[in-house]
Amino acid sequence: MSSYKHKKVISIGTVNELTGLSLRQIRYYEERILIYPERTKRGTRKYSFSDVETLLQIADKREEGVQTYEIRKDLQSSNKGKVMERMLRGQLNAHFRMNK
Amino acid sequence: MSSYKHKKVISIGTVNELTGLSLRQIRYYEERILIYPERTKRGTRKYSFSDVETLLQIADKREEGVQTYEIRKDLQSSNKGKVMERMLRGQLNAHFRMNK
DNA sequence: CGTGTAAGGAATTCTGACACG
DNA sequence: CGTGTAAGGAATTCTGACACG
Repeated sequence: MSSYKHKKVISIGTVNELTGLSLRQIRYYEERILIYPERTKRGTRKYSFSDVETLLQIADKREEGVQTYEIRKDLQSSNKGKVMERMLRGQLNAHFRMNK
Repeated sequence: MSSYKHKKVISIGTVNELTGLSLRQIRYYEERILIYPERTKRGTRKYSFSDVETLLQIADKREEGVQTYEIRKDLQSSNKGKVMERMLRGQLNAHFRMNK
């Protein structure tokens, strides 16, 4: 759950190299609540590999002309999908434990 | 193989927070060839989660009073172990493929 | 040997704003 | 709406060196 993929350790300049997005764009997508970087005590943003993946998805959508508002909805529903999946898996595990 | 664990994206300040080691120590262990950060075009060091794990091991050894030279040998032999393991696994896979 | 520190320079990141459209 | 840019300040990182032991 709290694996390397989700640890916030990448600075914005590196995210720029990884995604090809400008610093302005990366900050703007945060402003539009599409990503959630953490802040160090000093205030610099830190991103996870998961954030980088999301940014890559955002870049694709933007190229198709999709607006940030729509992209946010898409991201949220795909997240809802993951949560549902996790809940179902939990139910399944409980079921099989009972019949083990 | 080239997963998130081995991608060099963490700057030295973040490694310091993750490991508790001083910048001086982190740089010194590189000088002693215990870790291998990459460099950006500008020259700043970038570390992977794998490097962070190695640094944690180094810190433990150092507390026991082990010298960097000895630690390097330990790290190399444990790496040799991993390589051997990978080779064996390759052999096993080949074997079972033949008898599938 | 391993680590601290002061030194000076170069690149990074931050915010708020103006611009274009 | 989405993105570029110039602006000024603050913190980061780098290297080579002196210090202690």
